[in-house]
Amino acid sequence: MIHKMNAIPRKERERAEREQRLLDVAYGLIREQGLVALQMSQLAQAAEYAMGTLYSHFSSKEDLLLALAVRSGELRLQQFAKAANWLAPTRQRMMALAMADWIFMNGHPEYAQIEQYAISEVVWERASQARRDAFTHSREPIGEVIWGIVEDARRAGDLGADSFVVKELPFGMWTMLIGTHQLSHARGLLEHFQIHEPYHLMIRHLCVWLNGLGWQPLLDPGDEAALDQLCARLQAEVFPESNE
Amino acid sequence: MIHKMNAIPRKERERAEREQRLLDVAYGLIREQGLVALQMSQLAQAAEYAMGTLYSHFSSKEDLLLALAVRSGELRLQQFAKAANWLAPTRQRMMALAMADWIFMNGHPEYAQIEQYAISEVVWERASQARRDAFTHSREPIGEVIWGIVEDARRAGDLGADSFVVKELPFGMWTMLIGTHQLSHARGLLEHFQIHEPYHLMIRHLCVWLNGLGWQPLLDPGDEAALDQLCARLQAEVFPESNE
DNA sequence: GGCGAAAATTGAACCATATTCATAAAATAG
DNA sequence: CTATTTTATGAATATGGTTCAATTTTCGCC
Repeated sequence: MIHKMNAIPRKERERAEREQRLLDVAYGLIREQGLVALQMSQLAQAAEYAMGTLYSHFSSKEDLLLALAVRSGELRLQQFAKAANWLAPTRQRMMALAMADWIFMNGHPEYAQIEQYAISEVVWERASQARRDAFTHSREPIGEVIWGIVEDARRAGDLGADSFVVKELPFGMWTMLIGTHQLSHARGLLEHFQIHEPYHLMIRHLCVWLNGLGWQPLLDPGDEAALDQLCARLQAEVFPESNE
Repeated sequence: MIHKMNAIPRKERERAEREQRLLDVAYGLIREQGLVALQMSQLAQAAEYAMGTLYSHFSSKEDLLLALAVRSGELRLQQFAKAANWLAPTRQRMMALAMADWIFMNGHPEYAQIEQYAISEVVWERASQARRDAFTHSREPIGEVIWGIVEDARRAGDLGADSFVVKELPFGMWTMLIGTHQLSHARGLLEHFQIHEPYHLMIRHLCVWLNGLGWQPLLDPGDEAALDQLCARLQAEVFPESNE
């Protein structure tokens, strides 16, 4: 007879596991039929739970979507950490972050879509406060990873210490990534403006931004060959499992 | 008896006017009660038309939202044009564009929200093809305005001609603006990361990006006093009617 | 000015789906 | 083993977008 030394958390743990299972199933449905087609009743059926059980986990459909966005962030963190922990000059690690984003979103376009939708005001405000907090919280480690690179860069002398406080610096990159995701989702829009490879272009603009920060070694964003080569090397070294 | 030389377009014109009126009313409702609370039946009642009439203009609620986003773009164009036509060095005109965006979104936060929501895949794909085309089309003049500045800058020697083709160059700025809007809408998120004035910070990062492009005259993004002064001057000269 | 066909308008009915909650089942404590 | 609390169920409800048969208006024609 096992002592019930952690009897209280067991229930909790099982509940958390079930929540993850529900999210798995939800993600599967979205992957198969698209975000637009996701229905709570269908999810309940697919997961073999009753509606009420679903709603004991998620206060609303929007709450569930934000929960998926939290998970998206957690998964992405793994890729980001690879980039950050890579033994390479700080600037290349920054580039690797952008590549990580690109690769992750390439492999899981549904997550990109969910994340973007989830932080639209309509969804954000309909989710529970707890879930919003969880989302915000889930972004913290991503912040840590990036702030760490910035600090390394300053220590190494790759980056001057004057222009931005550490937490304000990644904002420029963040907006570029988010903006690129969003624009990519409006089918046909970018194509009309002769932009056919938004992520590739984003990488080049990120280069411009890094140059603007004076982040050494500077790189010519017009030299596409060199950039492509760097990207290819990055991908091979840091994300060997992804084969674009 | 007036000749019916333009008898055919009259109907069409009246119909277009009614559509604009409907959008006016819809915008008013959103302004009063928020985007989340917008209901088609309420809109019909407020505009004093029947549901069917509404649906003869808009194929769905999403179609209507995208129509509002089109209008948002048209309104913003006016501000953008002011910035572009301003007699000032090209780099300052670029800054003025960003200021225009900021000021417009400050004065009409609902439009910012609608635009962002409208190009999320969920809304975009539920709108009619015609409306999506209208949206894409409505962005064309904004493109023209910006491309014009880029060309001026190259002619004036403020900007090298090597790194980007004209249509790819504004992408970096576009993603920053869009990304800033989106992040701003997730109430509490940026604050948690110690970012309290996203638009102000965006301006600074835009400065970094412009520096990275080598767009003369370079400006130190760390010199907030100088930047604030420039912004204030811009606002006074280009957008005198806005009093922040 | 009146007539019939075509076009436009109406709004109550319809329908899809998110959410709830009275009931039943299961777990736990005594 | 029984009583009590907790958890799960899914049919019923509520909400709000969409449709379409019936009605009204417009328009060309004599």
